Amino acid sequence: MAGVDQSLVADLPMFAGLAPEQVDQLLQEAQSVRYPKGTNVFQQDGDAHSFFILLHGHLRVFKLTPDGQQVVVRFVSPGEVFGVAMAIGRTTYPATAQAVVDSIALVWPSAAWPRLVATHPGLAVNTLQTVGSRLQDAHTRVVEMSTEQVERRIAHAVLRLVRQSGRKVEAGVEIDFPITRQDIAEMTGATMPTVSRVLSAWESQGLVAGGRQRIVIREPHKLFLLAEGLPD
Amino acid sequence: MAGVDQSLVADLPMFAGLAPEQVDQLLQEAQSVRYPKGTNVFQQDGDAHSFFILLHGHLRVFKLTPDGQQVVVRFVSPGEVFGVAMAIGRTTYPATAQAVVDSIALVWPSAAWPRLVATHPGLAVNTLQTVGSRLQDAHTRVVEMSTEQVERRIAHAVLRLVRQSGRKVEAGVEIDFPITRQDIAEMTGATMPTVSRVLSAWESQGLVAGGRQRIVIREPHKLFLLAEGLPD
DNA sequence: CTGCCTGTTTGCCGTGGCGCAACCAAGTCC
DNA sequence: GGACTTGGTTGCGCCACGGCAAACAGGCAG
Repeated sequence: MAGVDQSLVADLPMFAGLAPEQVDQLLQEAQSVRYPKGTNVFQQDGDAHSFFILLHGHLRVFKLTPDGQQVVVRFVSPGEVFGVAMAIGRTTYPATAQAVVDSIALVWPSAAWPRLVATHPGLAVNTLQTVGSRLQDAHTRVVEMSTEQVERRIAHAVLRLVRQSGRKVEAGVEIDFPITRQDIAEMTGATMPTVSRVLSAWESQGLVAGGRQRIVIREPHKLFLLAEGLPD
Repeated sequence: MAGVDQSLVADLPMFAGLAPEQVDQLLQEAQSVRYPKGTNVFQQDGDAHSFFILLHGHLRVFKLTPDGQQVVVRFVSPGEVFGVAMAIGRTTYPATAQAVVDSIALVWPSAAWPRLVATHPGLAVNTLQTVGSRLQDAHTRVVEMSTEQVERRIAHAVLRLVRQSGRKVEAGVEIDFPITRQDIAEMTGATMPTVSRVLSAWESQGLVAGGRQRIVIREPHKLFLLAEGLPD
C-alpha cells in the first residue's frame, strides 16, 4: 500500500541477489504497520497470517510453557525477517512477538509467500540462510545450557545482545533497548534473583554498569574471557 | 555414479513436488557411500564438501566443546537430509556426524548445491521446511532445559527417540539403534550417573526395560504423562 | 508533590543433581 | 575360555542455584 522507500531495505540480506525492480515488486505487496510498545505483533499458536521485516524498534520473542513460564527465544532488531512460520511449514506461530519499544514493520500476507518464492527463488535461498543461522544460534544455546554454569551463560547472553544491539556510549557499550533481569533470566534458564546477583557482582568489579532496564558493558573483553571460562 | 533406485527416495520430503525425471537427474549426480559403524561421515569444523541423504543406518550428530565435552545435537534416521552446511551459508560443518551402526548415504558435492537449487527451486523450499522443523526442535529443547528438571527432560528425550526411531516389539516399543546412557545424558544436559538412576527408577516401576545399549518403553503413555509433569 | 507500580537487591534456607569413585556385568577379542 | 574393554549401577558428600520473601528505588500518573 504505502510506498516504502527502497533505500531502506534494498541492502537487507533477505533481498540479496535480487534486482532493484524485483525488490520494488515485493515492497508493493507489503504494508508498513506501527506496533506501540507492549503490543503483540503476533501470538503463539495464533494463525500465521503474515510474515514481517522489522523496520524500526525492537521485539521480544518468547514462548509460553503450559505452566505459564516464559522463555525468551530472541530479540528482533531492525532489518531482520521474523514470523516466517509459513515458510517453514507451519500454520500457526510457534511463539509470541512483543514490541519492547514502539516499532514499525513491513507486513506481507503469508498467503502470498508461495507465489513470491515461485517468482523470486532467491527469497527461499535467503530465508534458508536466515533460518539456518538461527538454527546455529539455538544449538549454541543448547550447548551452553548443557555444559556451562549460570555465570558463563549469562555472560554469553549479554555478549550476544551486545553484538546484535550494542550502542557505543562513553562508558562502554550499552544494549540499546530496555531489558530487564527477568529477560536475561528467561534467556539463560536462570532465575531472576540469580541474574541480579551475578550482575551485581560484575558491577562491583567494574565489569558492567546497571540501571533500571539498562545494561552498560564497560569491559567487553574481560566479559568475553569470563564467558569463555578463562582465568582473569 | 552407481544408479540409485528412484523408488528408494522418490517419496522423501526433500524431493516433494519434483517430477520423477527431476529426481532422476538429481540422483545421477549423487554417489552412494558406505560408512562402517564408528566412522565419521563428516567432522566438526571440517570443510563442508558434501551434503547427504541417509539411506540406511543411524548417525549420531554431536558438538564438541573447547573443553572436550560432547553434546548430542540429534540422531539421523534413514530418509533424512543432513550435512546441509553449505545451504545455510556455512563453509564448515558445525558438528560431527558419526555412524552408530553400519550406514549408507547418498552424497552430493556441496559445490553442486547452488546449481541444483537454481535448476530445481523446490529443493530450497523443501530444505527450508526441514531446517525449519529442526529449528523448532532446537527451541523446544531450549524451553525444556530452561523450565524442566532432569527426569522430565529425559522423558521428553526418550519419547522423541521413540517417535523418530521406535520399533514395536512384544514388550512395547524399542529404540532401534544402540544408544548409551551417556548419549541420553548428552542429549539432556544431565550426567551419565543421573540418567542411569532415572532409568533404573523407571525400570523398577515397570515403565521401561533396559539392557546394554538398549531401551524398551513398556508404558509409553505413562512416560508421556511423566514428561508433561502430570500426576500419575 | 505524593503514591503506586514495576523492577531490583539481598538474605536465608533447602535441595536437586553433579562429581567422584568403586564395583559390576556383558560383549568381544585372541 | 579367559582377559580386556566398554557400558552400567550405586553410594556418598557437597555446593551452586532455586524458592521465597522482605525491603528498596526509579519513574510515571494523577
